[in-house]
Amino acid sequence: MPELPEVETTCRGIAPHITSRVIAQVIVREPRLRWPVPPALNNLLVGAHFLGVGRRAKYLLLETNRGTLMVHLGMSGSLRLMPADTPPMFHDHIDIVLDNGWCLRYHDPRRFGSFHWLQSASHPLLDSLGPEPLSDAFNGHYLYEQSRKRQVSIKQFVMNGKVVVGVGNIYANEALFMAGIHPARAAGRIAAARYDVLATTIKQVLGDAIDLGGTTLRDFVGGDGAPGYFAQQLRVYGRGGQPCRVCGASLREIRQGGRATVLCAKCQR
DNA sequence: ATGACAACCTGTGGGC
DNA sequence: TGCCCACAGGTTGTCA
Repeated sequence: MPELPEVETTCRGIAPHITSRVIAQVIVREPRLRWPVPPALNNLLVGAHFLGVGRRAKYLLLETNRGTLMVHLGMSGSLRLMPADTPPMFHDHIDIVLDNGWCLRYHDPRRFGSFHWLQSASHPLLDSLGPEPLSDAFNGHYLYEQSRKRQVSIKQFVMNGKVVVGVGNIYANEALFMAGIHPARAAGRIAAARYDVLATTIKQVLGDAIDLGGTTLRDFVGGDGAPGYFAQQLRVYGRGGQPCRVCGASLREIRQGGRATVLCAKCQR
């Protein structure tokens, strides 16, 4: 479930602990992730040192003096710091062992995540991505312009990484509820002023979640091992059949593109 | 260009 | 108690 706030939380959690550290060893117990882990990872990384940690969309960018290790957490991945001699658990696929006896351990039961090695700043997976939702480039005007003539539903539109990155299912549901927009409405048939509201609620829901340390759902754990605590304040996600926190009406659950959508038919038009 | 949908994978939980 | 199956999730790739 790592959505953007969880990735950002991981980014911030591990950065102070790995920056300037030298990589002593890379242990790949299971290379079969979303894409195969680069076989040369150990040779590429051993002896390099970390310069810092960045993020683009839901990709973590672990920068070293030799290149960048790009990591996606998929849906069940986590990257945690722990003593390197901690016995590996089931699904602990990769260790990046540091020179101080600690390691970054990648755990991912569903193996939807991925590791990539970047020699330069660009990568095919990054090339066609839309703007960061928390940047100034992402605003109501941008959404309005991008959505003209688009028949796709507004929910699927904002979840499209070519439109804007980092808006996953949970936060799309929340932001649309907060904006009072019906998730099934065609993107091309929403007025500019409503897009101003939507851009604001997307920034708000993501920003709040980052501030709170990420949503805790099932197996997510932050970089320091401290769980987030955002789930308890979700307005609609996972609350189908329960009363709307605003008007009390029963929340409706539908499916869009195979994904669960929860909405209040009274508050969202 | 756009949109629909299958595919990747495993743990969980509901129903029987 | 245990089996079966739907479902969850992000992203890419393929097809219409």
